[in-house]
Parts: sequence; structure tokens; C-alpha cells
Amino acid sequence: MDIPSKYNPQEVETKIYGQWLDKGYFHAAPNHAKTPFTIVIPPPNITGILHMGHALNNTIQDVLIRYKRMAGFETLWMPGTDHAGIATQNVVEKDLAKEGLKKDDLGRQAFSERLWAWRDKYGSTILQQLKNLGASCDWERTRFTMDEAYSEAVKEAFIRLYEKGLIYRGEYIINWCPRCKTALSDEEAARKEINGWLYYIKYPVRPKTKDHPPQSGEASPKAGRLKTEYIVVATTRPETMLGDTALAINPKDERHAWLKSAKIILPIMERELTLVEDEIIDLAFGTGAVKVTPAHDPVDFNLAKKHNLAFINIMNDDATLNQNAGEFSGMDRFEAREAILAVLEEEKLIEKKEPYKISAGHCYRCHTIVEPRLSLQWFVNTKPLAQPAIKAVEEEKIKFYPERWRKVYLNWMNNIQDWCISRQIWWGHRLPVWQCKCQTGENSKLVHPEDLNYIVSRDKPDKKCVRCNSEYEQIPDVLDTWFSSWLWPFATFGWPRASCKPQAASHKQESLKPEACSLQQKDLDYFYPTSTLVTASEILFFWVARMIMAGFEFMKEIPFKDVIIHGTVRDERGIKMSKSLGNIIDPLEIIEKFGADPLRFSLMLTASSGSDVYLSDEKFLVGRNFCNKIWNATRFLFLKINDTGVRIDNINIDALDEIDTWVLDELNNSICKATAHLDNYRINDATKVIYEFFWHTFCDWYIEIIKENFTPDKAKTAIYILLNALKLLHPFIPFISEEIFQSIKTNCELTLEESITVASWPKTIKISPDVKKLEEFKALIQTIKDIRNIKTDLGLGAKKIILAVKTSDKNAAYWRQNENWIKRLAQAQRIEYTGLLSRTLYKSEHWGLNFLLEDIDTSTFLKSLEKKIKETENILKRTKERLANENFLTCASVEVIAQEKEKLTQLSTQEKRLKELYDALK
RNA sequence: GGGCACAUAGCUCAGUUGGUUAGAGCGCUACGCUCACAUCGUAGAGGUCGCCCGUUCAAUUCGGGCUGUGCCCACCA
Repeated sequence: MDIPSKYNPQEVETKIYGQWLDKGYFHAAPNHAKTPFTIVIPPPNITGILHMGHALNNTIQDVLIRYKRMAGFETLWMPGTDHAGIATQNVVEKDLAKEGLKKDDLGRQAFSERLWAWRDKYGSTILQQLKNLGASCDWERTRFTMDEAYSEAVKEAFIRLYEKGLIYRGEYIINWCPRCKTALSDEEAARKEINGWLYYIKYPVRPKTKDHPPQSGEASPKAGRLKTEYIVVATTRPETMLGDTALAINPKDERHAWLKSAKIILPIMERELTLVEDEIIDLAFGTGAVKVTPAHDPVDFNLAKKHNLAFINIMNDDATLNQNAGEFSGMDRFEAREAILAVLEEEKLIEKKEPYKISAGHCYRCHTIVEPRLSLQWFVNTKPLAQPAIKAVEEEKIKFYPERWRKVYLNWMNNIQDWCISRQIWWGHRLPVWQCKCQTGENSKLVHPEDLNYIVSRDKPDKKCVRCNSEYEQIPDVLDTWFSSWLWPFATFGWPRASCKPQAASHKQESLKPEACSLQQKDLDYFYPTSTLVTASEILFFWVARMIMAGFEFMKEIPFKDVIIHGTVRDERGIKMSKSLGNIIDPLEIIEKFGADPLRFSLMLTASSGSDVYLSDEKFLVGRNFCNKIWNATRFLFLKINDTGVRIDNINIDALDEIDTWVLDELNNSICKATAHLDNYRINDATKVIYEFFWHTFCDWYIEIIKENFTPDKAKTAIYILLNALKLLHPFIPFISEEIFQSIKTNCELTLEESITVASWPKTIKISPDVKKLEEFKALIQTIKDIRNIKTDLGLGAKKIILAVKTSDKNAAYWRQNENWIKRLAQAQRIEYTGLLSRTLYKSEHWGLNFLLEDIDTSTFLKSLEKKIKETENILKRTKERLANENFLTCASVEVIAQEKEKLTQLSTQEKRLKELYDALK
């Protein structure tokens, strides 16, 4: 029996992972004899490298998957990656920049090739890293959101929604990232507060010309105000004033009623502004007068639609000002802001400025401040899609863990806004929309949608443009990445080919081999809906909510039953770990240093369900130490087995003594608790239970007890416990548990599964323990702890004691029977049994004890006795008071009263014993 | 502006239907290299359960208010 004295994680992990793959343990296929358990991985971006958030997320999934696999489910963990449109394009653009090139230098085709080349080279890096972590994904099924079949699913989804009227094109204010030069959805424009200014700008007001004299009645009371010559508006973005086409006031605002008979002039542009009145204008904010910039502000946009105002777009796609900005054209938006302020300052048109917190949208990929901008884009009408998705959660067909996310989800869903899905980038799924060349133009041209004649079609349309007779071409836009990932739970199983109804079939359907289709059909039927989704709260709206909508829309069913939302990984100060902040702990480094198991175990122990995880390097020591403990406990057992030549075969239940019975009972309890915790997704509680059992029951007591009387029966029990503990531990620490499992297999004569990966989850062993005997044994353990305690109080250090025991003959026999290990664990050189104790140090209902030593300094001991007496008296007092309370006796339940009475007698005895000890020693 | 959480030992957190002598891990202190493990063992100290009010025989637990912290949503010019 050879277990190396040092555990070498790196070597073992690589070897074992290879074996798992060779054996195909992670592969799942429909099997109607088993219940499926399916998890689809949140597909990491192909630009990603494994960070601690991934490590946490994927360890949770692997724990569940490995547990369910052992528990007899047909278990599938579907892996894959996300093409991550903007993120990937940015990375490749940066790459290109190193060569001094821009994507436009290459053109779409060449740049696209470059993107694919990048993806082929780096796109699966993170999957390899997941393997290092021990992830038991079914790698044969690895998917990518731009696989051919997957792309077909995306196209199909678009077309079906379009045909249902749930996708539309329109010109609205969207969030525009001037750096990525694309539209973003509201969710992708992350709101962040920045320090800015609120500028109060004077807009000149002149009397109306003689052609349009003011209505006399209207202007009379305030006619004189016209001499004040201006109206003040407040704005945080002065540069947008160049696009102002109106000024808005609240109709109830008497302060500004005089403006109705006036002509309001936009400074710099010297343009006359329309005056509009609308209830939406807040009387209390700023001056109550609002500049209206229809093409650059969502509120103003709505106002303009309502009041039929003109739209003037003043910006290019890179947020420089365009020709509509006159002298400022060509300037960057912030540069223009300063320039405009300077001009206004010169003309004395700035009344004041106040520091102001602006909640500005930031591009979630490059963190540039987004520009609200009028643009022709494609949208999903989400409200109809949201209805069944709301209902499913309300009816608990889908549950959130922790439950509080349910409210967050419902709150968002009930206020859902339409989803802008078109992006002006090159990496992604092209929209199946076709247009004649004569119609395609810059978005900034702001042609009316009605004028544009486009065709939504799976393939290039045959017909030619009626105006210019040229062919239709696919529009350049691509879809939001999330428009593909929201299909993940079923598109990964081959939808729509698999589940296609004849009328919705794509044209490629016919060319598919029938058996391929039916295979996919089987998979989809069997594995969908999936079981559990494990994710971080950050993508609740981006992904989880949308998957639920897509599930109902395309599959008529929930995509998953349970959603586990884990916390964010933070550093020890509570700051979110991020590469840019430089406070990351690299999981790969931890794996390198300690191994994957310690990383996984530490994470699972630290991450209490749903709360954020605070990490520091030293947090990983727990896992390292524990794995070391397991390794050494095993090594020791094997050494003993080797020394004694014991043959290990099956445990003999009839031969169990009180020690075995006790430890097996503890194992049973741990199995029950751990299983229940895992079923409730209380993963860290499960981790704690097993940790506690292995270390503090099995190692600290059982192994210590059997050490010097290593009989075959004890050895068998020990190996039985070890095996079951390893199985309980396997989901958390798959490598070391497998390694040890394999050495048990080779060294013991037991019939075991081929691998712990496919071993069955532990069941409780039937031992029907005698409760009284168990209690007796537990009392013995408690006494040993008390002896150690007293020894410490007496300041005896390592000194061995001679223990005098006064007890019944029966109990004395029990002690004699267990004397060897009691002596060792209580650090006694000898035990004497006596009918009379000269000086009692310890007294329980079973026995009294003394240490037969001269010159004992009992002062510390007496002090701790005093303390205990005082504590007991306090509780006793409270208990007595409670039992003397009439109200308590009438109101409290019988059980509670009985419990209190029991407590009273127990405490009284305890108090009496302690006082006797104290008095005798004093 | 709206919503959701959280506040328990120095730190990170348990405490699941109100009744426990309020727990664990890490850290800290003392003692110990007992032939698996010092990545170890034994023991200990440390908490008026954020504050106030209420419901109740009884509140860390339920309700209200306050304070503090975090997060999310919003058309805060």
C-alpha cells in the first residue's frame, strides 16, 4: 500500500481528469430509466479568461452536477461559449491597432475572417481552464453561439417574432456608444453617477414681429416682462442646445405665461424656438422652463412626437458634432460643450452653474459615456413576451434561490421596456433583413421608416427593387449578443430543427438527415426544460429574464425550474474584484499553488448562499489544510492496515461495538443533513456538515480511539467511513476523492464502482442503535473533554495524570473495557477504580473523578468553578421565575413547560454538584 | 423619486415557522513536536444579537419607526 507522503495536486489532477474524459463519464444521453438533471452553463465570452467569479459559478454547477450524477440522475452539464459581439470586436480591433490598422482598412469580409481566426485561437481558452477546475461538462456537446445550427436558431427566432409583429423597426432615441459606434440596449447602458454641472442658460426673448402681434389680453399683465429679454433654462448637456427646436413649460406655470406672446431665440444658432406646454414639465425643477432637443433626449423626443416638433440631429456616430452644429461642427461633444459655454459666457448668457450629480449611461463594454441619440433601429416588443414569464414566476413554476430575487425580477418584468436589438458592429448574427442599395443609408440621414422598403426573409429575396431594379442586400447590422444567448437552453439542443413544426420549418430542414433530426428531437424532449440555472445577479435582466421569455415564446415552456443566484466576488475590503482595479485573485494561480480541490472547497465553504464572497489569499488555506487532513488520515489508515496486515472487505454490521455504532450513527446523520442541504441548494451548509464530520468526528475521535487497537473490525469500519465521506466530498473535491477512492480500490478487497465519479451517493447504514448506549458513549466523550479542561485549569501542561474513578461496578467495567484509549485521550498514565474519592474534581450523574497528584494548584480551577456556578445560578433564577409566572403557565405550550421543568431539575442538580465540588476543594 | 436587501464575537457568516445556557470557521491567547498531519493537537477568552417603540407570558426571531450600509430600477431637464 503506497500512498506518497506528499499529495501532488498538479500531477494527480491532470492524470485523473484525463481518465474521466477517456471513460466518457460526463457524457449524457436520453435514458428513460433515469430522471434527467440538466444544467446549461452560462456561456463564458470567448474573450474571457477564468476569473474568481467563473470559479465560483462553475464550482456550484459542478457540485450540483456531480451530486446528481451520483444520486442516479441522467446528468447533463451543457458547456459552450458566447461570441460576445461588442467585447470580442473590441479585443480584435485592439489587436489590429497594434499593426496600425483599423477594421475599415480591412473591410467587413477580411475583418470577419480575422475575428474567426481569433476565436479559433483563443476562443476555447476558458473551457480549458474549466477543465483545470474539474468541471464535469459534457464536452462532446460544446456549443458556440455562432455555430451554424445555432445561427439558424437565432435567425428563426427573429423571423418568428417579426411575423408575429413582435419585432419592429423604428426611429427612436437609443443609447449610442460613440466609441463602439453602435446602438446599445437600455440594460447595456449602465447608469453611473458622475459629477457634473447644471448650467442655467439665458435664451433671448423678443417681442413678436408686427405680422404676429401678441394677443392683447394674454400678454397684458406681464407685457412689461418682454423687456427682461430672456428666459433661463437649466441643462447638464449644454452642447445639445444646438439641436433645440422648442422650449417647454407647464401650462399651469404662471411664471412663464408671458412667453406665449413672445419669440424665443436659440442663442448661437439664432433660431426661433417653438413654445410648447406640457403637464410633464416639473414646476419645481430648475426654472420650470425646459429646452427641448428632440433628437438627443428621450423625454424631449416624446415631447416632440406629441407636439409635432422638428428633429435636428447634431452629432456624428463618433459623437463629434455634424454640419448641423454650424461653427462647432467637427468638434468632439465635450470639446464643443466647453466651446459653447465660452461663447455663451462671452455673450453673458450664462446666469449661473451649480455642481450636479448626473446619472449617465455608460457603455458596459468600454465604459464610455453613452449618447442618447435618435436612430433607426430594430426593437423587440417585450410586453407580450413578458406576460407568461411573469406568470410562471408568480406561480412558482420557476423559483429563485435566494427567494428575494423573485421580487427584483417581477419588478423589472412588470416595467419592462422594449429591447433594442440591432447593433452597428460586424461580429455577430446578421439580421435577416434585406434592402435595396438605393435605400440603405446612414442612420443619421433620418429617413422615415415608411420610405424604406425592406424585406424580412430567411434568404436573399429574388425580386428586384421597383425603384432602381437592383438586387436586395442584407442590411449591415448584427443582433445584440443577448438575442442569441436568450435561446441557449434550447438552441443548444438543436432547436429549431429538432422541434420544428412543419409550418415553421426553415428551408434547410429538408436537407437534414431524418435521423439527425430525430436524435436532436430526443435530446430536446428529454433534457428540456433544464433543471437549474446558476448565475450571478448581474445578468438577471440581460439573460435570465430573457431566457424565460424565450422559453415560453419558442418552446411554450419554462427553460429551467430553479434559478440559483450567487453573490459577487469581492476582495477582503468588500470591493468587487476586477482586473482594472488590480484586486483580483487569479483562480489559476490558486490551482497552481494549492490545487483545484482546495480552491473549490474554500469557495464552497465561504460562499453562503446568495451573499457576496469576500476573498483573500488566506481564505484558501482552509481548503488546503482540509485536503491535507484527508490525505494524511488516509495515509495513516493505510499505514496501519499495512502494519497489521488486516484484510479489508465488507463491514460486519453484527460485530459493531459502541464505538462503531456511535461513529456510524454520526455518519448517518451527516449523510442525511448533507443530502438535505444539497437538495435545498444550501451548498455551504452541506460543505460544513461534511467538513465537521470528517475532521472533528472521524479524525479527532474515531481514528484517535482505534489507533492502538486496530482490529480488523475497526479497520473495516474506518475504511467504510472513509469511503462514504469521500463520496460525500466528491462533488466538492473531485480530484483527491477520486485519487483516494482508486487507492482503496486497489488495496482493499471491496467491490467498488469503477470511479467515484459514477459511484452511488451514500445511503444511511441500518444500525438501529441502542439510544441509551449511544448516550452513554457520548457521556464518556464529554467526560474526556472535561478532564482535559480541568487539566488546563490546573496548569498541568503535558503532565500525565493518574485518574481515580468512582462509579458503579457496571460503569467501571465499561471504563475498563475502553481503558486504553481513554487513558491516551485523557492523557492519564493510569486509571484507578475506587469506592471513595479523597478529593473530587469532577462529578456527573455517572461518575466522580479525581487526579491522584500532589501539590495541585486549584486556584484557577476554583475560579472557573465559580464562574460556572454563577452562570448556572443565573439561568436557574430565570427558569424559576418563568415557572412561577402564572401567565407563562397558562399561555405556554405543554411541551415548553415540561422542557422548562426538566431544565429546572437538571440545573438544580448541576448547581448542587458544582457547589459541593467547590466547597470541598476550598 | 420608486423598489429590494442587510445590520449577530476582531473578521466572514449560521441561527427555517417566537421559548437554545446565541453557534461555526478564521484570527487571538495559553499549553503541547502523543510514532498520519505544526497545512497538527488540546483548551480558553471574546457578543446587553444597530437604536427606539410596540405585539406577546416570552422577541436575535413578529410589526412599526429611526440610523447606517449595499444593490437594483426610473423620461432627476
